Amino acid sequence: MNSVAKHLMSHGIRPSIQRIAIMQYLMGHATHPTVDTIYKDLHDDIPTLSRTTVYNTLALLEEKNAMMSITIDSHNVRYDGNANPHAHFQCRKCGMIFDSELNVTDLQNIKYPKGFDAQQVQVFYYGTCGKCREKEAMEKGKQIN
Amino acid sequence: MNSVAKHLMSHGIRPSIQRIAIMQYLMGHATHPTVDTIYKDLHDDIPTLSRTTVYNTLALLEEKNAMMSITIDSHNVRYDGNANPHAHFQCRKCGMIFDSELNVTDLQNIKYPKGFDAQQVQVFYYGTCGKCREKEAMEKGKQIN
DNA sequence: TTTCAATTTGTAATTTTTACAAATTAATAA
DNA sequence: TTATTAATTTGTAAAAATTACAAATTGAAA
Repeated sequence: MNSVAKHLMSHGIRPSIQRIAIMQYLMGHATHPTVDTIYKDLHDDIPTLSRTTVYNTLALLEEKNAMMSITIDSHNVRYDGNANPHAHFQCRKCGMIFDSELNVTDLQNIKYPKGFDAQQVQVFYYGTCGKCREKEAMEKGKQIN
Repeated sequence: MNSVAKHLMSHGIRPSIQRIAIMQYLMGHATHPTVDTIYKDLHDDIPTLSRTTVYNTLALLEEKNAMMSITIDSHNVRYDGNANPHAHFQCRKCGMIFDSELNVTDLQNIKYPKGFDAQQVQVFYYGTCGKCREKEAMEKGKQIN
């Protein structure tokens, strides 16, 4: 049995063709794809694949902690094959999302609301990425005023 | 001039009736309302208010840093009259969002992607709130098995 | 096999958000 | 003030994302 199927089974998920394909896609693409991207890319290989199956499967994978979803902007939910906690950086210019390690002890000073039992934490940074800043600098350089 | 109008002007926003109403709503409701909630509540007082105006105004307020938006779940963008950085806790059972202080130094150990210039940070915790946990405990108590 | 349960599919509906042009309101200058 | 221009608001319609649901298919168990 392939490693993706094993990963699914270890999370209590029966490894159907579609589920393997979607999980494999997430593990091989650390690009935080949207539902639409996943659907369109996989549809080439599995022409009978349905959008609903992609939605259902992603919901299942997340519920079983085989991956995680991030809603870093208002336009689309993104999916991340890595279910371990890590911070996300999004560039406001190009929209790209970068990963970064997150040491949970970094967050230990935050005060919890009374009685709240936290199961997951997400840290999102918004700003401008290196490439876009370089581009900006270039543009500025060209301007003579 | 009322304090809400002053707040808008201090952020470079001309204080129209609609803008004051929306900003005032956010300042008076720390409930992280959605666009729809804001629209429906204000529509009672300003029957001519348009949904588009709510969207446009919220975008403007955010751009000018008079408040901030949070996309803590995939269903709706939420709005927060407090533009200062603070952590958000969402209960997965009831959906409610709680605020908590966020000391930015708590996050200083996180490694940035090379060249990334961060302008904003969001910290989201997901879990179960005190009330929902109490409810759960009650339900369990009732079960005899 | 046969039966039953799980999974997938496709369509349609719902919800959220954006686009855009017309109407209204406010600001500026003659 | 009045005319002109700019800013803002409105409403409709379109686009995009998500969910609901029933039928069809596939897989597992008896």
